[in-house]
Amino acid sequence: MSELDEKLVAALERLSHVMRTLLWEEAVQSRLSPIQIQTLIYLSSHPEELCRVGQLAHEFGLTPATISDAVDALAEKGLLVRRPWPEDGRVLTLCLTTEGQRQAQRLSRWTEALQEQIAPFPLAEKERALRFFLELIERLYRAGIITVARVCLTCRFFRANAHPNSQTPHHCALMDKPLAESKLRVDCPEHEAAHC
Amino acid sequence: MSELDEKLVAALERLSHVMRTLLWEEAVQSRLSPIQIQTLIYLSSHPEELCRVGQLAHEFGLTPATISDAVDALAEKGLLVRRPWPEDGRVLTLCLTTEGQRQAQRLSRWTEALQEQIAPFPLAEKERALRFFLELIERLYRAGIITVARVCLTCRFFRANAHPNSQTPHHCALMDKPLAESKLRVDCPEHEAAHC
DNA sequence: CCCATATAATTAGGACTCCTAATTAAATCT
DNA sequence: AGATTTAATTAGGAGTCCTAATTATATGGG
Repeated sequence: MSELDEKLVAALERLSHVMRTLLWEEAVQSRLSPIQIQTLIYLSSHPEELCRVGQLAHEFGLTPATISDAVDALAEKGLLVRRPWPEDGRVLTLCLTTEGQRQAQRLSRWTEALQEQIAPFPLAEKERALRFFLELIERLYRAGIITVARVCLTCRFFRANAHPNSQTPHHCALMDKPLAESKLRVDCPEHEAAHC
Repeated sequence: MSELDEKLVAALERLSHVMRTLLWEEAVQSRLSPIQIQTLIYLSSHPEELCRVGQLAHEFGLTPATISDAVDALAEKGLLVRRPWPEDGRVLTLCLTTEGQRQAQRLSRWTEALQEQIAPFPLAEKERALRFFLELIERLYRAGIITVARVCLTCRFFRANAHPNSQTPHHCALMDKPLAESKLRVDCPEHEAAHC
């Protein structure tokens, strides 16, 4: 437990606070709650079978009750509809309406201010930082602190360093394509957990 | 606005979520609210003149009303007292009681699980990551997205690269001491903003 | 086939978060 | 001295997030 580790944690705390603030500002502007915003964005970027109250709760680390509330609010605003799922009568999938998709599109830019400050860093530094983040997320996942990873490093289709000494050293067995360090995913929709 | 930037933001979002979760877990265990926990920790690590409702609000990006509520709760639990400030009759400083200090000590470990996962990284990688974080915080501060920085890079006492090619290239004019890259601070109590 | 159990989602009720607006009191400006 | 600014609190309201209870569907064993 070095001083350096403490500083890294403190820095992450700061950045975490920045994100909360940005999300809150977006919430005020758009007259949606933070959780409603995140729900819309999630729904617009995941396949229908993953768009369910229970799944959202699992992803966000909240209870189904909390998500159900937010979904209610979004349904009342006409941004999504609940649709029965043929394969299981207990399940309702959450589908964005056209207006919901339009909003989600706009909302997905809530991190823009942060992204603008990240953009000017040199490419090599950003790649190293991303690698650090991905490895950290992997560790947190394996330690059980995160329940959903969806990063390449924990995916059963991932082959680390399959093409050594190349610009694209890694490989995704699902897409059957070599991957550059900077192409490693943070939230892959096709991710399937390696059962290790 | 590259894909890489988006991934970095997404990764930060993930990590931000981890912090919220850890804080929430600590809150449940300790029967204090997240904001109460952060208040206690802040009070235990800052000088009395910075321990005021308005200052806390500024640091945390909340309204004084919100902080006042949390302070009320902490005062009722006997963890702090409000003390009149001789130099300004409107001001009340917030002082931890003995029990408050004891609790703050314990609570300051709420990030331990994250720190444990950071610890095993190679030193050089951690130093690079810290540098990246500090520069990002600096940029966010200069862009007005963060209102309080307290990192060396934005301090009027900081002399970047004053001792080139040394193990301790930077210099703090307040302590009058050379600083290694890994000694750069994230939340220095003596920090004074450079007026640039 | 049917009953017990498990799972998906919702509802109800409560503590806490966080805001805006209004109030009280002290400091500062003119 | 009177007007304005600043520090803090209070009151009231929308939203977060929980636990516990409820409804409905799926699944597995006798």
